Amino acid sequence: MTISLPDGSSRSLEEGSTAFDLAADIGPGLAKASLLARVDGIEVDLNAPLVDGATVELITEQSDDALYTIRHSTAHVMAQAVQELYPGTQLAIGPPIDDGFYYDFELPAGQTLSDDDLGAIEDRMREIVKANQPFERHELAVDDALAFFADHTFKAEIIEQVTGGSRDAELADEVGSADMISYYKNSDTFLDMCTGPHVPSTGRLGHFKLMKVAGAYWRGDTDRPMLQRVYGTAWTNKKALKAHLNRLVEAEKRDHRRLATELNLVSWPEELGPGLAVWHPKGATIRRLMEDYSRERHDSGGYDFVYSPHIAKSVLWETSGHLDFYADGMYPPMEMDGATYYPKPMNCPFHVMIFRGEQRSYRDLPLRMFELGTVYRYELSGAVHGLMRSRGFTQDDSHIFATREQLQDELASLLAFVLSVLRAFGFVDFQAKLSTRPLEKSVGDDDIWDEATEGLRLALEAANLDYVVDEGGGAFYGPKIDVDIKDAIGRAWQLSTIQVDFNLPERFDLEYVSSDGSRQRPVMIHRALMGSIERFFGVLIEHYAGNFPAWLAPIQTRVLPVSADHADYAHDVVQQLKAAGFRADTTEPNEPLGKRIRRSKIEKLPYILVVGDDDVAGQTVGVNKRGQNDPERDVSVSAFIERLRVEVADRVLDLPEPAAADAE
RNA sequence: GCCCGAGUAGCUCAGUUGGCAGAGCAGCUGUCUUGUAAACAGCAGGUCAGGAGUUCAAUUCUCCUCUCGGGCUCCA
Repeated sequence: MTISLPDGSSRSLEEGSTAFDLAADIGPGLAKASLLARVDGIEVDLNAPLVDGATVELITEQSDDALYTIRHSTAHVMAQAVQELYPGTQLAIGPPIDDGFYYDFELPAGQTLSDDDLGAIEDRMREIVKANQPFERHELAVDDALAFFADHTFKAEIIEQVTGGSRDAELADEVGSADMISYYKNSDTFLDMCTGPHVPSTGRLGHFKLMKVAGAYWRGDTDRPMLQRVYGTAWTNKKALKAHLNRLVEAEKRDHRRLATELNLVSWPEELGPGLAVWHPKGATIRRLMEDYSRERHDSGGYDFVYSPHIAKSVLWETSGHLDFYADGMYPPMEMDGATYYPKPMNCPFHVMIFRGEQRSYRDLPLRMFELGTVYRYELSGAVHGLMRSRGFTQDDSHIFATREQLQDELASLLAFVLSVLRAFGFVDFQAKLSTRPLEKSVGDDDIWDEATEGLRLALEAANLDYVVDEGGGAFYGPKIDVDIKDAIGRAWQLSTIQVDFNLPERFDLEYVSSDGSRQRPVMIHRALMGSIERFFGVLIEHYAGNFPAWLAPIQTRVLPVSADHADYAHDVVQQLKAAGFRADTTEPNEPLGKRIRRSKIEKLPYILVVGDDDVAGQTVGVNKRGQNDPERDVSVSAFIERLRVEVADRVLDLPEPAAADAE
């Protein structure tokens, strides 16, 4: 039979040959290095028989394409180790994920795992790897499979679900085709239902580490059993594993909760309750600068600034539909003066009230309202996380009311505006998601959904943004774009969202008078840019690793006199800096200079200026820029002020190099 | 909310097989007057998260509550 290769060449092989035979035919080195094959675009085991005419690509152990399979196979090895150490363990699912893999187990007699157990599991895994057990694929008809897996409660449920028509992607990954059930066996005692493919044998694995134990509900359903989930990471080689572990260490160092404490920005007094923070002067300064910048941009961007109260009567939330659809996320009601009030979980109904407050003409549209609106949401207590997820947070919220004709242009300029503001904070790497009309019930006719969705798509194209389409992922009231940013160490954060809404204008019966005198219904667009000021601040801390650029730094420069003789001059320089509009301070020279330098460096100040005899004589300063070890001496005060002025005006970033990811 | 883990000085952390609670940094007071990442001495700082139980004795063991962390779910 004849097999084609990706480079266009072809090879003749004997009938019944496998991808491994093909690799061996090409060369022994390739045969040794190959882990799996992609046959006509589908990944299969190396020992799967090939058919005549197929195009076969061999995937070797150093290829990133092998990662998914390596992780999947490693998950099997972990399951085997856990079953051997805890006989009677039921296996649920064990997929590969972004950085590694996990497997969900139900241990016998309600046993649970803790991190202390990971070492023993990992040791057992290494023994299995050392034993180099082959992964053997077997297939069964559905009925046979049901009988075969009758004692495997979770596996049997999966078989029933995938053969009962209720397939979804995750389940399909786990068992694949619904007419045949496959399983893999790699010893007399271990097998697991799985579509594969897998690496040829356990000996091909090894660059892994078990990370943590967690609880996870079966099928993510809080009403189903709580399983023990073990997370691990696995890579193609030792260096990649080490690089990943280094990234985690780097991320730990950047943790905004740690830096917020060290830099005295924000704290979470226990007395306030979960997810509630107070902002200290330095954190508040940064926040004010962020907000001021946002206001400036919205002002020049054609937005009208509005304010709204923190609570409103229940009728507002009944009309908006929040009490029907969002009650779980709302704070409990307050009874006052015979009425029921709720803290606001969103700002939109207030902005709708402002729109409805007067008769609107098409000449008023698009009408863009902007508010830094603080909302309260009853997040699960286990879900709050520093500034990233809190129970009270401030949205940089905007609602745009537009005519249907204006919708597409407005969406394009909105997205451009959002990206422009994000870029000012130093984010350059974006990933967008376009969510389209859900299959279930939704409001609005087909035409308007198509127009809005197309408008969002065109906006993404015009912005030249990478995006994925989440078919059916939109809200019932309209399609949306979510924008993820990637921070300095490659983590993704969802920040901005642009959502078209056909529902609220309907519910509140909004209208404007059109040029022909008829009454028309406007379209509403919800837009959050930073999303939540608190979360954005948290992301910035981690993105900058605490090194806020000069335009945001709470103290931009500190002037240190070498000795008491220079204290007056230091004060003089501080006054000059302040007069030029900068945030500067000085310290009394009652400690050695080295110590004062050290303290200031720990505070991650952008500039430390040292002044001594030479500087007093020459009206100069010694400039120590953050991240640089050698001071620049004899810089004139005016030159430094000009330099800082430019750096602030241009919002120069000054990001430190993340610790080299693959450092040995 | 649920599963697992944790809570010791303002911060970072030791420690107690149940027997007077420890360090470094930060703070305060002195001395030192300093040219680039930690001067010296002293002082002060704690209901060992809170409550209950076991015990001659609990920071340590048990239970409950609160808070935090890792997840699940949801989302900004």
